[in-house]
Amino acid sequence: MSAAPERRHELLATAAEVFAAQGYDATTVRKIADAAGILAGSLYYHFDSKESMLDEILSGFLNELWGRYDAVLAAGHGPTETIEALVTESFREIDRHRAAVAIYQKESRQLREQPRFGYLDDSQQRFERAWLRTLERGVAAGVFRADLDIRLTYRFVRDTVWVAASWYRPGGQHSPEEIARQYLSMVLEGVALRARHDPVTQ
Amino acid sequence: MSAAPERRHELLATAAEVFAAQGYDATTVRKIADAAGILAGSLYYHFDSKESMLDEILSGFLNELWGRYDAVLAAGHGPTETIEALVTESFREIDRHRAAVAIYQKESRQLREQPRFGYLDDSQQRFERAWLRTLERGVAAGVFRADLDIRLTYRFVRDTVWVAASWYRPGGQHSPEEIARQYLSMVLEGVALRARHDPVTQ
Amino acid sequence: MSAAPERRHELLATAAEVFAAQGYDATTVRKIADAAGILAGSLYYHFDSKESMLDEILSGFLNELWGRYDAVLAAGHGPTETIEALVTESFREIDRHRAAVAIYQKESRQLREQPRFGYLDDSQQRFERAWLRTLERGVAAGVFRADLDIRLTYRFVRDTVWVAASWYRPGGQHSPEEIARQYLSMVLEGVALRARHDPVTQ
Amino acid sequence: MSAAPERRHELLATAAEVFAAQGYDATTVRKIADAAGILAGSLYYHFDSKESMLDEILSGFLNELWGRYDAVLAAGHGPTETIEALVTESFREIDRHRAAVAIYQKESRQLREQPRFGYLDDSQQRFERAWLRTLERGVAAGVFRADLDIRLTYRFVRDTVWVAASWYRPGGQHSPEEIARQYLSMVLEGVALRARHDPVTQ
DNA sequence: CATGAATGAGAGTTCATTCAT
DNA sequence: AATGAATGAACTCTCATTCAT
Repeated sequence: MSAAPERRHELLATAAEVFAAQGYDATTVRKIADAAGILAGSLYYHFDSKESMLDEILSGFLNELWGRYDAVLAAGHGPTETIEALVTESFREIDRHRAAVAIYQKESRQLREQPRFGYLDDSQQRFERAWLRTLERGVAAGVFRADLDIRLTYRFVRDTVWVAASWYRPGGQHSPEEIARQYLSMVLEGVALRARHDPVTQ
Repeated sequence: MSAAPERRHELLATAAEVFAAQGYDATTVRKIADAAGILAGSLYYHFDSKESMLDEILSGFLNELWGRYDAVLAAGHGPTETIEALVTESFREIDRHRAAVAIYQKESRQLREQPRFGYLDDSQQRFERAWLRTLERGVAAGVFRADLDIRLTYRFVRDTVWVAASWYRPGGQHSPEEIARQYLSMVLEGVALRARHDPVTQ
Repeated sequence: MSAAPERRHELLATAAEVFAAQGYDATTVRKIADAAGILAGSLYYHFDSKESMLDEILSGFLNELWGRYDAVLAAGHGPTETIEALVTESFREIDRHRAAVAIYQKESRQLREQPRFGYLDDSQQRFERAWLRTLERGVAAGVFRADLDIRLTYRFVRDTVWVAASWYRPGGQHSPEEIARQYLSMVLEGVALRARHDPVTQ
Repeated sequence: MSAAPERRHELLATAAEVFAAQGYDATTVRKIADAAGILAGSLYYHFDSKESMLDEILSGFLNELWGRYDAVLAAGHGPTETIEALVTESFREIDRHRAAVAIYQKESRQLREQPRFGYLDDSQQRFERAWLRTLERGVAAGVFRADLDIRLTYRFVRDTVWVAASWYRPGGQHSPEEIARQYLSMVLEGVALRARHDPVTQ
């Protein structure tokens, strides 16, 4: 039932690609098997079920992501640097595991309700706490605006980053770091020209 | 096949609610019928198929949306006002047809590929052209930043607005206009404090 | 439930047309209703069921047919004249009730097995007896060949006549009597030229 | 989708039997599966659809039939011998594939209208041309009567042969060759005793 | 007489999953 | 490791029929 871990990995990558392209429900195990060049039944030598493939893809992605996030959060940066680092790590993760991120984006709301995928909720809540705390620190430190509803701000930043997974294509003209830089610039400083606000400082 | 338009409307609203909550694929016609208090087969007196319900929901939403957008675009506003109006209309539409917007957000990428839903593509392209043109006018007029990749900016604003449909609940603490105002403020002016704009505090 | 007999008749004629064109199973009551310009449910004011329409069509046809056949059989003709009269009446019936005959041809084998349509079997057996007796009389009288299996001959003649309902179109270039004449000529005298049978002309 | 050809063959034979006995429309895939001793869904491992089973049955039958017909037509026989050979091959085919022939007889008129079954039309037309040409040759050669409408004659012979599939049971008291012989005798020489036509030759 | 809306049974089909080989 | 064949539950959809209006 387990077998060589490399084969699992290949099959999982294939499955993730198909899930991301067609949606989890619309993906039949036969499509995955076709893409892998084997028959549908043969997948069950490697995995318990279609759902367990999804599980492995998502938990693998979240484990890796939290490894990076935890490093950032433990580094003791100031709020702006923390946010910059979190956003940059997020875009890097999108670059590395685009399929998994796209699946997460699309399916997590439904999945969350099943006990098996309860960890999606946990992750979501840790994520929210980390962001809210960082934003609050930024407001307290006078580097973020105080006039905004902080939950709205959180959602704004969160969505803004992750939705990118739905259109991002690795190997495109912008590196993840470059995209992160521009996104951060928009998020932090806005799209409007600042010049007119303070011509003197320019 | 057509029948009294009121009943259709009720059933369509019910279907939209279920589609939005569970996803189109995961929604069985039985669930829709249960939610409407009739039997699954009875839906087929009113509609040709599950797909045609989806079609009617999405095209109805887009038609209404474009009615508003066209009015805004024809009004001859400057770029900032145009963007403010478009964003505000978008949040109003989310308020009025949350379910339809959520379905659109979640399913349109897959649907687009079917000929029947080709209008989703058309709409998407009109949308993109309208935004890009407005952003370019703003850059030319010196009210928007010129240092950003304009397509990135477009995606940023577009996603930022529509993803809200996934968490927005009508009748919540913020009116659509209030949410639009805060989103616009974040998008245009950024999340960072403009402290440096105030020469005194520097 | 009964109502004006003329309306029944119209509807029955419409139903027969559709049954003949599409087959009984493939005909939905909705198609019949469409052809009659009313809604499907409305047919049930006139008839108990789809099956009872079929029943009325077939029994009406057989009653009329047997009225003619009985007259022929009671007339005391010789075997050749009897066969000529039966075949001619058959083609006349095809001319008058083409749809009913076509339905009978196509559906009676299956229908026969249901108790409700047991009369199809009875009719079939009376038919067979009448034909076999006439053929036997002809053999005995020395006007029909004695070297043929009489049941094969019966089937040959029977099929030969009734299958015509599947291609016959009333108002075509041949009258039913003309078609009967030619069929009889083929059946009785054969397709081969008799010339060679006459040693003198050889 | 294709699988071991033997299993397909068995299942196809089973399906043909049921189609012939109950009619295509009245045959449910569950009935076929029951007859084959498997579950309905399992049929879809071997075939795409109920319709594709029908298709395979009919096209298989026509392919085989035309193999024989073409051999006959290419042999350069005279008209009488050609007709004798065609009729004999037809009865042999009825003997070999009774179910397929019965299905063809009953369903082809409706099926013909669907593009997928257009080959039924093609076959029908080739068949008609071959027969008409042979009959014309016979008339020209003075072996067939010239006083008959040749299309009527064609239909007469055609129907006469194929309808036999509806009552023929393989393994009965007459071999296909014997049935062919008697049919040919009736068709060519008629049912009436020739004696009276030419008393001198007796 | 006819409509409009619904019922409920059953149709063809799909699909995750199992298992002997 | 993989195949080939099957299972069984669920799905979308159809249709004869009912009935209040």
